[in-house]
Amino acid sequence: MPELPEVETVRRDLAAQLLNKKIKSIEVLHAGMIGSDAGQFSKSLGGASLIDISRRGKLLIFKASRPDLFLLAHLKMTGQLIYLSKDKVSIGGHSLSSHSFEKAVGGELPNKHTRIIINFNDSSRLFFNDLRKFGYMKLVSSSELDKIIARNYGPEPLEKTFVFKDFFQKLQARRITIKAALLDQKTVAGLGNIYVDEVLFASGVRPMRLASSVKKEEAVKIYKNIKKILALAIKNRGTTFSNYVDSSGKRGNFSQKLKVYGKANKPCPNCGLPIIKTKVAGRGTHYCPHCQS
DNA sequence: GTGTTTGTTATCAA
DNA sequence: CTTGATAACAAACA
Repeated sequence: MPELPEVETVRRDLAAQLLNKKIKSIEVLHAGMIGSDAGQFSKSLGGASLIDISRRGKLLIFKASRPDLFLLAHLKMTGQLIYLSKDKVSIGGHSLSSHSFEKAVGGELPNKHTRIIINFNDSSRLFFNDLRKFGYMKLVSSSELDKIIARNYGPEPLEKTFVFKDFFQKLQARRITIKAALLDQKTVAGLGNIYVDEVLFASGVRPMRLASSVKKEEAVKIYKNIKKILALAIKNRGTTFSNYVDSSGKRGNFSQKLKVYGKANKPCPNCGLPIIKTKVAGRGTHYCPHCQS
């Protein structure tokens, strides 16, 4: 499940690799993954290059070298963006440099989950794989992009726009669980199921508590832990739980640092009591009955 | 065949 | 009008 740290890792890696490379061709293997007609999509991007990559929450934003053209990419639950430069393309499937990649992805690309391929002039390729086809790529203008961001996204947790006072006010105004409030991208952008559970554990707050019942001191802890845990997860190149891999096909290291997510019935790292797994906001939810109140 | 996995949106109810 | 709860989406696995 790519959340902010995973998407940010992909963004940084891709920015270091493919910026300003001319797009030779585009292969749309599954038309449902793009908003527009495949021919139009290819025509709009073909011959252009991607000159900047930014991110809003879990949304990747590629700026194209054409006036007023942006390529949006959302990985949703099982999307992968994998970039192979020409020296990493394995010939016959046995080149040394592709070994770790193949181990992580499970074979050569494209595979049966490859939905879109962007071919660059220097023979490098960007593969958009998505087992469950929830993800998408979409071409938009800057005004469309602004609208999408304004409608769907609250502040970026690692930027100055994430202000405690506003955050606390939002929590107080909501009569939903604190978990649901943190999953809402308008409260703060980029948290998903894994990091919400981790943040609430670190903050000592039970996920099923009403958001409006969270005291100021608790909200301070949640606010600080959002920043701390996301930053640490980025440092560790994200969490691989199901099938997330970075743009080189490698797994994230933060998986080893998870304290409650996926730890049902395992001892709490603080007190040793078994971690409880239940359902909150329609999602699998993990917490310690002793350390979180 | 059943239940589970989750990011986001559509849909419905209050 | 707003707010919130839930189903739906799609594919794979236990």
